Formats: sequence, structure tokens, C-alpha cells
Amino acid sequence: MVPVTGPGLRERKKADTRAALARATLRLAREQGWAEVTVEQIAAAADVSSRTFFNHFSSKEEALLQPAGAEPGRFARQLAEQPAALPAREAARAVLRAGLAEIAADEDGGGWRVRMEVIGSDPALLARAVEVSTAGEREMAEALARRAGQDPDRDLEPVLLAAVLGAALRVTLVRWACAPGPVDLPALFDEAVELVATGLPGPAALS
Amino acid sequence: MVPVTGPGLRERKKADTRAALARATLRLAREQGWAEVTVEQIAAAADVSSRTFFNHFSSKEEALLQPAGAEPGRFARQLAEQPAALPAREAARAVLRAGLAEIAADEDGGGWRVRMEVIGSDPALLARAVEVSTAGEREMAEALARRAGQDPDRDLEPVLLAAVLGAALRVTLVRWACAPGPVDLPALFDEAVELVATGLPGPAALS
DNA sequence: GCGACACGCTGCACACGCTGAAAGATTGCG
DNA sequence: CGCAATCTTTCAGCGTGTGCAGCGTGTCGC
Repeated sequence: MVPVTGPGLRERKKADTRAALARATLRLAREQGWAEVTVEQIAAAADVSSRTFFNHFSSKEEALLQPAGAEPGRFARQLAEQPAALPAREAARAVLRAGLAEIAADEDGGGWRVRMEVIGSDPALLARAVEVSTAGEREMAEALARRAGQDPDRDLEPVLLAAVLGAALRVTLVRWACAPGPVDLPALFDEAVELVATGLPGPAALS
Repeated sequence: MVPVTGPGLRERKKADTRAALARATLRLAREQGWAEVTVEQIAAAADVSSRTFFNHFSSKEEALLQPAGAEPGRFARQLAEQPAALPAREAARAVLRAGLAEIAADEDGGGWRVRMEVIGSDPALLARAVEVSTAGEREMAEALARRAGQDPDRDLEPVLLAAVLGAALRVTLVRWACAPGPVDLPALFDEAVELVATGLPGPAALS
């Protein structure tokens, strides 16, 4: 499909400016706080005009939360690759777990942990992050419903499963970002899912 | 503390303008779509200046999502009123259920169902709604942790329980808003919580 | 090669959200 | 009544986000 030469010079330059903008956004946010960062600053730091910034990102938040463009249908594809014998919950868990492993491995270059730190420091930013994850949950719900031959608009299970897994994912990421030393991100996620799957006894039933 | 005569003329007028602004916001949003509504319009419809709008609400979204001022600590207080013998999950469920019953009863005057419809129609608005509910989850997690003598920053259970219940709450509200006829809102919530509490078998395990 | 086209970058203008400060109006209290 | 508090209004300004027209550079067919 794709020529062996890969993407042309043009697309590479486009990706470069996008990456430069995303990098500048993260750096400035960490240095001076999210609220104090302006689009003009980011654009200047990346050596482009402010207008160009909005050609790549529709908002300041998007530059921080979606540094790489989102591939639609990624979750659905990965879910389909899971063994059909697996229960829906386990299949979805495996896919999300793989995504987390990727994020954890990216640590060196991507700086997702720093990103999480910035996100956690600003309520409005946190809201946007949840918006993104909510969009992901919608996709997850649809993929899960398709897998089980259900309708996401009528059946409760796929939607609820997606929402609960999304919640577990969010909690896990926050815990990971707040943890002092290096922590095994996928293991943290497993712990949360396990707790939910066993019926979530709740604090009062423990110890 | 408060004089028996109740709030003075002054505070009543303040509450009136706030209510008028909130009402105008909902009406205009329903009539012409959220994106098309401007603060200037809302203020004009409520017969005040645009600046006054921001003396009551810190954003356009707040006027729609928090028509009445939020009382901090409400959840914690109601949680404390629950029987101590109740497991944490059941206690929290009862409190949230009561809140939903209130919303459902408000239907005639408050128009929460119309509100949910407007919220669901705009992604940015949905994000803000999630922001509000996320703040609520934080409060919920802290209250649950206090009840069980835990630390929300270190222990997983209270935070996860709050996140999962929040997810169930969100799914329930969406289902309620999308449902064609009048539906028993608290019952819908019970159904979702029950499904999660029993271990969320997932679609593949059913039928 | 080379010309035509596509596309990203840019500057400009503008609407809108939101904030701060200062001045006027209204309420509550002594 | 007079004073203090506070709410409203006006005005001026910053930052976000969008539409549009022009320009330069990569891309593709000839």
C-alpha cells in the first residue's frame, strides 16, 4: 500500500512542526504552569505563526493531550485481534494493558509521566483529558457491542463495561503519575481491574 | 446563625437574577443550540449586563450545569447520615440514589431532562459536565476514605469505588435522557450498580 | 527537467469568552 | 438620615479560535 520510500518530505515536515508544537507545549506548561502558557508563546517556541498552531491543533489542550494524531478504530482493530474465546472484559483489559505498556515504554522520549503531572495540576485540563477518554470509551463501547452482537444504544453491558474500564484506566494513570518511583504501569491497571471484577467489596468489607 | 426572617431582600434578588440567568441559558440553548448562544444574549434575556452574568457564573457552561450553587460537603454529610453498618458501596449508592430521585422529582420545574439533552448534544459541554462530576468523584472518594479510615492518596479502594460509581451514574443519566418515555431514574441507577457489583460478567457471558 | 496543481504557512481581521477597575445604584444597619 | 457593604454597569483589554486571501514549497504528470 504505502511506497517503500515512506511518507514524502512534505508530510514529514508537517509531522515535525506538529511534534515541535507538542514538545514546546509540554515544556512551557511544565516550566510556568498551564494557565500561564499562551498559544502565541508555543508558536514562537516552535518557530511558526500562531495561526499555524491552529492548523494542527484545534485548541491549546489538544496540543498537550493528543501530541500524536489519534488513529480512529485502533481499539476496535486490536480488540478483534484478541482470541474470540476470551470474555469481553478480559479481551478489553488485554488491549488497554498493551496500550499502557506502550505508554510506559515511551517514557524516555514521550514524557507521558510529565504530561500526567501537568494534567493533574489543572482542573480544566483534567476535564479535557476526561473528554478525550470519554470519546475513547464510546469507541470501546461500540467495539464491545459489535463483538457480542449487541446494540450500544439499547444494551447496558457494553456501555457500562467501557465506562468502568475507563474509570479504572483513569484511576490507574493518576496513581502512576503520583507514585514517587518507577512503577509497573500495566500491573497497576491489573490490580484495579481485578478489584472491580471481584465485585468491589468496598473499604468497609476489608481488614 | 441565620435570622428567623430568612434571607433578606438583597439575597433574594441575587438568587432571582441567578435563576433568571440559568433559565434563560437553558431556554436559549434548547431553542438555538449551545454553540449559537452567547453570553450577551443570555444577559439580555435576563435583563442584566453581560458583566453581571460573570458575577454569578464563572463560565457559560456553569450557568447550564450548576443552575443552583453547589453546596460543598453535601455528599459527605449525607454519607455520614447513612447507617454505619452499611458497606461503603451500599451507603454511597443510597446517597446517590437519593440525589437522582431529587432530580427526577424536579422534572416539572427544573427541566433537568431537557438539560441532559442539551448537554449530550455538544461535546465541549459534555466535557464540562464530566469535569463537574469528576470534582464530585473526588469529594466522594475523600468521604469514603474518611468513613473507612483510609487515605485517598494511598489506598486504591475508595478512589476506585468513587470512579466506578461515577461511571455508573454517568451512564445512567445518559440512558435516562435518551429514553423515549418517563423512566424510573433511581431504578435505572440500581440496575447499573447491581451489574457492576456482581462482577460485571460482560456481554460474552450472557444469553 | 518542467509546468500545473496541491497544500501547508502566514498575516489580517473579527467574534467571542472572560477579567479588572472605577463609578453609580440599591440595600441593610445604626 | 447617613454610612458601609455590595451588586450592577460601563469600559478597556487580553487570549482563544475562525475565515479568508496570498505566498512559497513539495508533488506529480507530461
